[in-house]
Amino acid sequence: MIRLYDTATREVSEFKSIEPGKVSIYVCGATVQAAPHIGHIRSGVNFDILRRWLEASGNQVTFIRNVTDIDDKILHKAFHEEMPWWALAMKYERAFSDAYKALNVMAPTYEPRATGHITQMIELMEKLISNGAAYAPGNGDVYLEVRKLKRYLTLSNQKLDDLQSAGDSEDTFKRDPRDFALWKASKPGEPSWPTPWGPGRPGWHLECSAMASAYLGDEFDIHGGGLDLIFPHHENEIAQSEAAGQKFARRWMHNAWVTTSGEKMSKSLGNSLIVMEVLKRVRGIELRWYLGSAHYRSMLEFSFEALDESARAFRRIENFLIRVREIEGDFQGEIAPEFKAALDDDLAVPQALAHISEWLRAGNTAISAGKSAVREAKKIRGALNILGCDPFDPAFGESGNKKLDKAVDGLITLLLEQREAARVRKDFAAADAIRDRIASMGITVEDTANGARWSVE
RNA sequence: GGUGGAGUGGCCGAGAGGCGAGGCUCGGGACUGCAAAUCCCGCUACACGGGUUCAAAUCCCGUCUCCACCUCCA
Repeated sequence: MIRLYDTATREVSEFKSIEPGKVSIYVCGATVQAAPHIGHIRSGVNFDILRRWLEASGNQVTFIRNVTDIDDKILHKAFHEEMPWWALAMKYERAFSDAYKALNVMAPTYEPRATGHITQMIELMEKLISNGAAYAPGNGDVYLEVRKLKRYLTLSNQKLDDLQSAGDSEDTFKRDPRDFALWKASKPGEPSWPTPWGPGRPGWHLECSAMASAYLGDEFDIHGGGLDLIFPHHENEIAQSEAAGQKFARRWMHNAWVTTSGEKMSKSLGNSLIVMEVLKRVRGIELRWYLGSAHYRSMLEFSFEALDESARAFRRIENFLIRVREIEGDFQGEIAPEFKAALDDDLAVPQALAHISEWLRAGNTAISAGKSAVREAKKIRGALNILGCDPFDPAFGESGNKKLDKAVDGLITLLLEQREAARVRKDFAAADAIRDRIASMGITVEDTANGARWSVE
């Protein structure tokens, strides 16, 4: 039995999908207006682990992650970067795709773009206007009238009257300052689509309601996103979709942030925590291991020291799996009961990591004693597979240049043979000189019971 | 003002009444020609003040500090 937290009830509860054996998930993806930083990709990793676990538990998962490719910020940035808004959106959509791929985040079942679903948005607005939930004041905007809602702000547990007033000056067409825009009339020079209320473009929020119902229907199992989306984005999605007569999401899951010095990451930090920059320091699999290692609902306090430490810890595990494969040949992963118990409990990855440490120690001890470590290796590989960090996963494929790999292996083996010959004749100065030269190339040599082995740092 | 979250050893990071999660660092040891890798031992923490209880990091009352959201946010 899988138990998961639900933001709406603020409790962990048994997860039962609408249709047994099938799970439908909608995760709010990127607004493609800048390159992804590690906070964005943490969200991707967290929900990827959820998806992998649900699939490993026997479910067929339909996973939707949208791309919001039209909004105020995109238009703003496009102006400053001096390119068409659609070129800017594409540029950063690619940046996100590259980051997801580098971290082995599975491609969504469908990845709809907001601009591809204008028709569905217009239909949704027509429904909301005809049933009185929304209004078009005549200037080309369309607003949802929040005072008329049966239910509002239940996810963030706020009262409408307690909200600080937005204080924007363009309230003139709103019946209530807290009404939010479903659709915005386009200003001169802005992109627009024709509607019954005049040319305009989507407001933020509407696209997710339209796309969720287009791909998952009136009701689906899990809606996910970052904590900061709870209000207003998810509240407004609920408002729109429920006002249109849909049941919408059964369960809400939100990942916590990556913080630096205790504070939420912001763009003012500069470029240093852009995913592709961090990947100059550690490999994709190592960054993923780090971002996935804290519980998804806990803040992850980022530091380069912690990242390096985490990467070293991962290499230790990876090294164990490689050694077992060298000794015993290829093997498959398997899900250990302890790992299942941990993941079933609201994706308790930290507990799972504690088990991995135990298996690792037992496995290394077995190797030292000349016994088989394949039992431990299978459990570890099975766990890493769910965490998306299986070092043998082709997604993290090596150079791809097999000829070069073979040549390098041959050369180093030759050097190691010469070193071994020197050691046999007790010429340790010569042996160490060879090891030092190899080390200066970034290659570590280990002497094992089965002879020397080498690895690239 | 409203809503939500956090404070755990040198560091990271779980747990949510009952025998010290786990990792890293550091110190000691085993192994080794020396290393590396690996293993073993050690380092007894829960913001503060009260209270409940046989037993509190965990529950209750109070206090302090920090963070986030309140129409840009993963």
